[in-house]
Amino acid sequence: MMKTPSPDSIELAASGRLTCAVETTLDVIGGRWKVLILKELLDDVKRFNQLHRSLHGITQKMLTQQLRELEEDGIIHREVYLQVPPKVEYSLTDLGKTLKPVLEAMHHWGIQYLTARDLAPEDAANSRTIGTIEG
Amino acid sequence: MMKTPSPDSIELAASGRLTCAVETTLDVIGGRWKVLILKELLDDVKRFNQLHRSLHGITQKMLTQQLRELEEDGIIHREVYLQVPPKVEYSLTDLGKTLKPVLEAMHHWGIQYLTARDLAPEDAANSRTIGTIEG
DNA sequence: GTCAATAGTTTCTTTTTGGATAGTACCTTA
DNA sequence: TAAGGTACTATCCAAAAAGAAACTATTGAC
Repeated sequence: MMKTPSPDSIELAASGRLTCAVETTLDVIGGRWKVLILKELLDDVKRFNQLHRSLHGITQKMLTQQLRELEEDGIIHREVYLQVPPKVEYSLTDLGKTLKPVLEAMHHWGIQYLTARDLAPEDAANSRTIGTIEG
Repeated sequence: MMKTPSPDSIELAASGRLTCAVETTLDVIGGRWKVLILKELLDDVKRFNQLHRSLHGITQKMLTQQLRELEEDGIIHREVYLQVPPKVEYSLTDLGKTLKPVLEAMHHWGIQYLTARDLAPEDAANSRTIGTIEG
């Protein structure tokens, strides 16, 4: 397994050697829901149903599943309050907070991309899956 | 559809308003193969079979499919040489090159993450899907 | 006794994705 | 004449992911 993560080993990665840590990141935050969940938690702690209401279209099963995976990966913290009705709070861990620059970079590029595509309407018209984004 | 991408609208995104451009990015570079293809093309132009040989385990169908999607999204350029045997070269477009900071951020975080997890071996042991990364 | 609220779990079905395999087209080399 | 290289395309099938809907547990309020 990979070790020796020298500070700016991106050059090595670019040269084709070194395993691809980018995939690791994609593994952790990839998929349809995780970045949206992370976005919700960037500012503050949220409860299960708060998240459920914010993320339009997600099922309880999916939400639970994605939250569990993020928890397993050490990105979020799950705080259970033993009371009735139940109360569970989700928040970012310190590790989770380190994702902010990544999300920012992705957000920035996304905007750049949409802008670039908007300048070329004939291409933007038949772009594939942008429909899933919606405002 | 979203317009008015004010320069650092990440704060707005963090506040929960504004559509999520992060998803757009994930839409374009997400999935199992795209970042690996992009990594291959970061340095130089590559031919179909070069890519096929570099990306262990990918089928021709998948490679073709992913390349077409990246092309549709304006990330890569496909240059066909009318000669026999056929020759097709793939390279990053200018837009594609702007992905570099994103890939770097993701690469950097991936390393950070792996390091953090390695410091906690009991967690690293049962991490879910890191197996797909391999060197 | 039953309703509501919260945070899930379970089951079943559908959709998406991925892979194996074979075929196409063209020319060159043996 | 047959094989080989290149860059695909087409078809079928299996597996994985996602979604819909119903069910569970708990307890205080009515």
